Amino acid sequence: MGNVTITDIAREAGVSKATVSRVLNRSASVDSNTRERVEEIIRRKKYSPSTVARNLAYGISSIVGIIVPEIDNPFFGELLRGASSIADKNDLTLMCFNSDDNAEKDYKALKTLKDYRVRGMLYTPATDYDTSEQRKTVTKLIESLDIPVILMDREPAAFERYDGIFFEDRKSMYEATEKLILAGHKKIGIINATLDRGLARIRQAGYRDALEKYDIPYDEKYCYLGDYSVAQAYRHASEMLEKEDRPTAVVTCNNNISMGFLKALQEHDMKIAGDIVCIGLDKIEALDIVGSGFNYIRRDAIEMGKKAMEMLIHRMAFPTAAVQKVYLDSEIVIRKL
Amino acid sequence: MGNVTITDIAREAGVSKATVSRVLNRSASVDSNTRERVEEIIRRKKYSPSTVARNLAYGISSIVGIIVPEIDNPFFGELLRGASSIADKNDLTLMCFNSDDNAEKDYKALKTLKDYRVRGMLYTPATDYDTSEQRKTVTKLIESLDIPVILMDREPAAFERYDGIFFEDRKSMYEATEKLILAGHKKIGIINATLDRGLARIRQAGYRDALEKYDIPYDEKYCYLGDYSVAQAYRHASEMLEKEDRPTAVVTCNNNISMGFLKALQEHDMKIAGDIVCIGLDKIEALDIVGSGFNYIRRDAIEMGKKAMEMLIHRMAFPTAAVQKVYLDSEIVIRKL
DNA sequence: AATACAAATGTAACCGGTTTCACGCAAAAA
DNA sequence: TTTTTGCGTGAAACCGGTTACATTTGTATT
Repeated sequence: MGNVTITDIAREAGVSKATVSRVLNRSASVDSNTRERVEEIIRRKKYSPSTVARNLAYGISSIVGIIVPEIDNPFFGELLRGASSIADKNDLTLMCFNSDDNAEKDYKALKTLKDYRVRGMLYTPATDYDTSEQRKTVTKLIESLDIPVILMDREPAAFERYDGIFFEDRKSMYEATEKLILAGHKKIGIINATLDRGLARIRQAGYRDALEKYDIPYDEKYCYLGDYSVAQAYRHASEMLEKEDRPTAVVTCNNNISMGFLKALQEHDMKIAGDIVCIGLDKIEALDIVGSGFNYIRRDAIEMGKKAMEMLIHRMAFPTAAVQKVYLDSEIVIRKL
Repeated sequence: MGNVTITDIAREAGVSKATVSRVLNRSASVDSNTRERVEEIIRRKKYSPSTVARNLAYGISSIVGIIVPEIDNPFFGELLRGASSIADKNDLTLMCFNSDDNAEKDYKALKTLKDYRVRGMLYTPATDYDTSEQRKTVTKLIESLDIPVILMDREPAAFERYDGIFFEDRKSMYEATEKLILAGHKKIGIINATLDRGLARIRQAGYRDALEKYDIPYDEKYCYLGDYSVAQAYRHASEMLEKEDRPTAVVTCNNNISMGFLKALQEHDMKIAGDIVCIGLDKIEALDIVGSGFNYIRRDAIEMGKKAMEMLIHRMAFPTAAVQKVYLDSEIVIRKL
């Protein structure tokens, strides 16, 4: 019983496709007898029109793409949830891609979305090509896109001309570091990604700002730069903890890094706050609920997802409006210093 | 510069649409001069064909739908990741929906997917209508779908005729409870969802199986049944902990429930394992990494996502093959008893 | 040189909808 | 009664592709 089409309905009702279409869309007047007859058949045959055909005819799509680098990271899970809730309310449908923070997949996703002629997209670019060759390819593809794009969370220089929504990471990192300084710490470490990534640079800058403000020298030996994985952070943290001259406090630059750090801490039989103080970027829900005393910068990813989708809807409505960059504030949650 | 179409290319190359199509698809022989000329124009204009139009012409879609009840729950995040990785490899594109475990949204998602004439779908039904009126509506819609559906994780009786992949929750709960019994516990509690939900029933049954096996009476006063939220589990756990005659061990039936329990524990100044022993269903990654000593039943959601997508691909290839139900084993991870 | 066959390409129909336009007909206005 | 108006409807074109079929052209066979 292949899918029922508008032609089937028309034939059965003894009218033209056009009339059925009119019934479907209430777009023009239809005699009430005809209308009822057609509606009855539609109901009986459980017909509803193909969105694909419809979009093709209309010339526009109701699909919105979303590309995130790590779909099973709760941060992006929440982002997705926020975006999806607003999409729902606006009859937009989400096409999801997980780039694994990998330029090639990123490119493939972009390409797929382009070829679907999606209405717009929410995009967190993969970081791993921040300075690479691949980047050019992606950039060129995006430029040729002619589709509204809203950047989320990451703000590569090459994408300046797009709307975007970001967190005030520099400020937050400044404040977090400042909190540590004001609590009396002089030797403050940081575990971050390497500085070829935009976000890592921004976060590092915030950290540095605070040190400068309080006349504490920036010391590379307290900086551990790698990637955003638990494993690497764990290695770095272990190394840090085993040093004679180790920091008395540390900031960790994303939730995976925080976890790597905490793991190392635990394996060295050390206690959070007791032996070394930490403020992490992004909450770790379980730890927070369980009352582990883990301090963190609280960034509201659901909010970001919602706002991003709203910005996209706005952009779709006003294609020529001025480029908009939104910066969301975060809150520093101190559980135990 | 609206989108370039095949007609534009054809006109510019001085050939017919058909020829351009042939170049695009290598579907028939084209003179090498013509081919090169066309290809050059395609490159120059950055043209690539509309997937929407293509699918309409082909009569099939390359979209696969996926509906999950809680997109920001890491369990479903991993499910999504697994599914998405297999989809990628097979040139399938994912349309994502978050039902919020709510029948109405569930219905809307199903409807949208139907209207997109998706190729197939992965589906974790919302639980909240397990016995309700809404259920009938959803069931009827699904029946009329005529699209391959693979159930994931939840197995409502009404959907028997679909392929599905599930965890051996009854067995796992049995084993977990058994572990507690063998460790000497007689008073074993359970925090679960109410038994009008299929999964809750299955889990409860596993718990009960173990008690029976070891001749321990099933006692309702040790059973706390509510929903799968942290908040409710927290209330239940608090109540439990404040009772004179409280269990010495407890099984918690999903990750939210585990967190609610752990929160209550912490607020009552009690220690996991020390004061009351617990085995939870599903890992809580942060706790595990941090070495909290939280015991759990490890269900591999990534694996489930992958397998589900593979089953869907299989089903799409062999529409008349026998219905397939796959049950995945889980592993019990004991950190501290 | 005539015939056969393959390669290259165009024409037109089709996928499942929407929409413009024109026409017939009935009711309202002149 | 004639003219105007407008409602209800169908035919046909269109959205952007694919493909069956027909036609033209060039090359190999006899």
